[in-house]
Amino acid sequence: MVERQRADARRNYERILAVAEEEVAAKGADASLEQIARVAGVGSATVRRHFPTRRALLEAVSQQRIEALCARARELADRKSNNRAGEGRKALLEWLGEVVAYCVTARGLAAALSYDEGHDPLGGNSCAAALIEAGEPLLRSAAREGAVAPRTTVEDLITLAVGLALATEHHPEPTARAEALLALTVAGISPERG
Amino acid sequence: MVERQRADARRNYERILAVAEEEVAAKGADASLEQIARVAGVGSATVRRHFPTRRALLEAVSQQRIEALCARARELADRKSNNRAGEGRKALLEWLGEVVAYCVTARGLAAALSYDEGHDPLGGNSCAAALIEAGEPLLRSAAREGAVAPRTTVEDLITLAVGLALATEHHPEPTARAEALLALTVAGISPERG
DNA sequence: ACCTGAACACCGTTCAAGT
DNA sequence: ACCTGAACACCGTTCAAGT
Repeated sequence: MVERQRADARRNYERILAVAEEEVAAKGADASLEQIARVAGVGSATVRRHFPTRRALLEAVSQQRIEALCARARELADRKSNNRAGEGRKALLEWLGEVVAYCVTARGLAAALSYDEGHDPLGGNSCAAALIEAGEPLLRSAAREGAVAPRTTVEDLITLAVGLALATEHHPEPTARAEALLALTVAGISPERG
Repeated sequence: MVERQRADARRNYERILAVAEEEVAAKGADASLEQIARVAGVGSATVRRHFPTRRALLEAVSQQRIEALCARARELADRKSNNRAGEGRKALLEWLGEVVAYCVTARGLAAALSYDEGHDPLGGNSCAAALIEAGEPLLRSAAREGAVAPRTTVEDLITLAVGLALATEHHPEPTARAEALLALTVAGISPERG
């Protein structure tokens, strides 16, 4: 769908995306689209053509990080070759920690990963979909060890990560706060004692 | 601080608050302050005098629900008179469930309870402070039973509740989703097996 | 096919002028 | 002491006119 694009359109797309990355990094998910257009030297209507919704822009801006997290998931899934007990759990939790850290650090990412009520038949957004797919093997390994409840989904984990990022956004030390809360969530506020 | 107020100022305050409740219920935390002023029949500058920040308005709008949750906490804390084992845990979790349900249902409440980076010496906002104080006895009872980790704070629980509400805001069935995720959080994603 | 520029309706902030 | 009205700078959306 990027094929056969006119050179100037392509150029504009790249420029807008580059500016958007800076603006979102500076101002967060609410960065001004108008400002982005201004700095990129295009009309706001042009921004809108390339990115019809704010969310589309945020997803594009976040794409590299999401790909990095997907790659990391695959890496961790492969690495557990030695099959020691508890290795699957460890890998899953390490990945989840990185997802949370990214969501807290990379402004706009949590918003891009938030559930989108768009009428997408699968009920998810394409952006989170890749991450969910990449995390699946990690979750399954951990579940096979009995380390996570059988009905847990990767989407649950992502939603929790997004929630932690959003809730700690205005704290003085968001990363530390989010990590502490993740630890609490992993261990359970009050797990059944068997 | 509400004493010796001129009658018209008092009337305006009440009107603005009443309108704000409707608008926030309809549009959420991002409701238009201008629109609220219009419906209330006052200038936007008047709204600003009574509620200097959006947050102040959201806190005022949420006050009744917060008081209800505080009352509920006291009620649950008193009720566990029969001191049966696990009673403290049960009370805490029931309350936490209600906090989450309120945050999901009552638009603007999650925003009002979010951490405020204002230079408030205690590091919290006055709105959440009441809720934290009210929840303290419940948490302590549960902790005394060994049902929650000793270093857990009520603020942790509130922040988690806010996070769940924010993360599920755009889901088709926010309440069900938030409840499911709360259950997962209470049980733990992957508790240590002792 | 793609872009621009302008018009539109909206927003929150600020302040001088009123009573 | 409190309010109003207006001015300001900003926002996102839309569309007719350009190349």
